[in-house]
Amino acid sequence: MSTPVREERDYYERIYTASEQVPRGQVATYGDIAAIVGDGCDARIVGHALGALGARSATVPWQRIINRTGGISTSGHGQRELLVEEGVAFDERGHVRMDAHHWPGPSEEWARAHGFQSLPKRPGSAPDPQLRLF
DNA sequence: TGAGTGACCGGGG
DNA sequence: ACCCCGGCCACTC
Repeated sequence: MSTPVREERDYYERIYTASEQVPRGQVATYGDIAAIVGDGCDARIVGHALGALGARSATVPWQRIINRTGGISTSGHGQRELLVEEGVAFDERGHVRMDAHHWPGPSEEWARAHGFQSLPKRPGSAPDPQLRLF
């Protein structure tokens, strides 16, 4: 019998590919990335994968992956500054304004074409049909 | 072996 | 929003 056991490392490349889809100025949670990767991936594996980026941190926008509360889980890497630099707003408590910056996930088309999952719709935050720019 | 820890999450109160 | 708890997986005493 074959062993269906999957090592954490087996998820890494897909985690990096999924993370690369998060646009500048938006953020995703560790759980979001895990759900997009699917196939048993979980949020902690995503954290481990990003922690193991090394030189690839230059091409994977790891700073856009944060925890579910909108908080920064890293320290000493300037993650917050990088996000501020790309226009992400924080509240007084130091959390990202998720209602304004939470990435809705990849398009159905992209996900299907590349073997990833798309995220379920979040009823709470509508894609701002009533957000007026002035 | 078992407890603790980590770039975590969801549910319930 | 908070805290608590269980689940998650790999690693380290």
